[in-house]
Amino acid sequence: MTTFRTPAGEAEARAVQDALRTRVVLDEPGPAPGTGRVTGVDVAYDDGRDLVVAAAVTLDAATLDVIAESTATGRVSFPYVPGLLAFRELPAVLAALEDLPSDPGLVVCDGYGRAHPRRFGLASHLGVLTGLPVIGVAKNPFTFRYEQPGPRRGDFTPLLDGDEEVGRALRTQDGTKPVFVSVGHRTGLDNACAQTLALARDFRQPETTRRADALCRAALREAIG
DNA sequence: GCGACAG
DNA sequence: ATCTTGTCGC
Repeated sequence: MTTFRTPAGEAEARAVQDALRTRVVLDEPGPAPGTGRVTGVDVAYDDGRDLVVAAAVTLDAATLDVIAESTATGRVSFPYVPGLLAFRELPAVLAALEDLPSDPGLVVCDGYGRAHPRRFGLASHLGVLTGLPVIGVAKNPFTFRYEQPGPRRGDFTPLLDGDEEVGRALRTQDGTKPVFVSVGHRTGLDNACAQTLALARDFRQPETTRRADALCRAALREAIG
């Protein structure tokens, strides 16, 4: 069981990120695409009712069939602040992950890992706390710069913070907007992109994210009525 | 100081 | 993230 302490404020949250970033492991390639299990996590909110619901959905990486799923409901404990998303999402996400009956395998989350002002986005934070291999697949480029990748599935360009490649803009389907892939923990960038392509076989977003998104939304509606 | 800014 | 109808396209 992983414990999580919510920081008292933004300054403390940034200090936590600076302290934990030294524990990120970047020299492992990560699991091969199409093998083992892969788990998507996502969160839905109702700020008015102070409600947060996280979902974790585990798929067979070869078939993309659902193997297991879980949800966790909680209270909103941190506001949305760009750069501090992890503190808002992690408590519920950790609870959902811990409720899974089997090993999650590779974890895919909405948002960034290394592509972060302090190189410690949600995917990196989740990886350090759980020890699991994690990648981040975001729908927006945040503050980073990139050139438009080619039009075909698989085309990509570097996502840049200055002249440092912190992730990639990756086209997962012909003629759709790219997604933004970055390494979280215990995974390489080439492999993170290969994993993303394997999971985004039929749609722009990885199947893991689509399943987790649908599940946490349904669970939130259920919790409201 | 102002704007931009993963979800 | 979330508030939200119809509508264009495969």
